[in-house]
Amino acid sequence: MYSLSEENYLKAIFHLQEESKDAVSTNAIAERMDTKASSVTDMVKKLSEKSLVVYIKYQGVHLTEEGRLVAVKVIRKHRLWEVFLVDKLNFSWDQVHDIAEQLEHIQSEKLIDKLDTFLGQPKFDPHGDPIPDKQGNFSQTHNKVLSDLRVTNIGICVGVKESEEEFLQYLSRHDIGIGSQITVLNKEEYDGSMLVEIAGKELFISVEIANNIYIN
Amino acid sequence: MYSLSEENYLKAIFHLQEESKDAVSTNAIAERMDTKASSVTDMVKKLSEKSLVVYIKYQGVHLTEEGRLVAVKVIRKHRLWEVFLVDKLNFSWDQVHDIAEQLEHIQSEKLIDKLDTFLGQPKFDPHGDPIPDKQGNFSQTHNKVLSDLRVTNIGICVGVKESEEEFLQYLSRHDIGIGSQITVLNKEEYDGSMLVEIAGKELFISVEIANNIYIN
DNA sequence: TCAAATTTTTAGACAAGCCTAAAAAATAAT
DNA sequence: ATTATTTTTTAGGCTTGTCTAAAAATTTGA
Repeated sequence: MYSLSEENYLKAIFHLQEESKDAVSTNAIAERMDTKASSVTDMVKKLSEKSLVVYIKYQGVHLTEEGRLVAVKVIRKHRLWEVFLVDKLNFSWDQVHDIAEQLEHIQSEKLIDKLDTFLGQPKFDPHGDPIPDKQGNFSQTHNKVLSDLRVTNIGICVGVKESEEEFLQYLSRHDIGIGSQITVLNKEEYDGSMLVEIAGKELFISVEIANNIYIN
Repeated sequence: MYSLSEENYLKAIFHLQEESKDAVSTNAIAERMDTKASSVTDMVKKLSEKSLVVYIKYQGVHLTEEGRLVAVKVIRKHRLWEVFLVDKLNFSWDQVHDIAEQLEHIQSEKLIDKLDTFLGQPKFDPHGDPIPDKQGNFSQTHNKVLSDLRVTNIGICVGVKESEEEFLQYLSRHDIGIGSQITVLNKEEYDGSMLVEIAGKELFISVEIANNIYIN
């Protein structure tokens, strides 16, 4: 149906669109995909001809309904495969991204349906990101992050905003995972850094980190 | 490591080599891969430069030790994924080939190790083909086919030589699968066709079919 | 054995996807 | 408002893997 490259561009545009609201710039795509701006221009024209994005010269792009659907389907596949890797094959959550990045391009509706059933129709991936349904709808999205908590508040980690390997390994090292209970013992209002208790141990956390941990 | 195309060529050459023993011809590869002979010549030169095949102009190719290993690794992945699709996702054996054809190119040693463990280190895929181990060794290979049986002999289906979808569907329709008990009721020595009993039902089978069913 | 048929290779072209370098447009700064 | 800077696009080129058409080598067969 669509090439590996096309799918990757659509996915990148989808994610950038989520962050920024308005049209996505050529440079932003290039940076995210670790490619050159000129390559992005080429591809964006191609996607535009296929009615997957709306592109106006010098003004960036946004996905069409069709383009959004393609992107969301890839994301659905990615996240289902991540669940498989962690739940069934016992990978840790910081090891699965690169493999899922490959698996997400396997073409077969039936495969994904059956995988979904096999996994028990999960609603979130191992990083806490929501898994869209077949129609491309996201059930819900996280909004509260650790840095929103006040002193003495208690939260449960339900996901992470950032999925970079280093960050995930940092969390693993300090026994932070989905379901972890986090108590705010102290908070420095000046820089937002906080002292928290996790799994019986105290830990000092910077705002950068606290901003990337979703809690309920 | 190696491109999708390279892997497919190596796999094709491996299979052709199994059938024919001596050097594999350009045309044979082209036919098997549904491509043109000129494309094969190009690729074969490339593989030769990478020391994956030995290529002598106008005389065909054969795999080097390294090339064989690459091919066998792809085959191992293909067959393990087929087991996953049938055993875990409940695909029928005639539906898995095209999907496994994609999955076999996923790059990750660790993934295959873990998949192998998850599946219980199977030795045969759903078609009865042997799954090579990590080192590239095949445990054993089938040798007796249904057409070798005499009247009143009883055999157990342990695999199929041909994995074409149509053939597999024919087998499914007549309740022939791995483990099926087959009794030869009558055999026409002239053309090798036979009347057999399978799952309590009588069935007339041509030599072409009987040649493609491995039994023990 | 030598012409005919077949197989294989070469030569040149093309699409996808990427790149560099330079030009054009948009944005920021004085 | 008009430079200066940044962003984006264009132009042209490269690699991979494919193709067609023609040339060369091999095999077949009379």
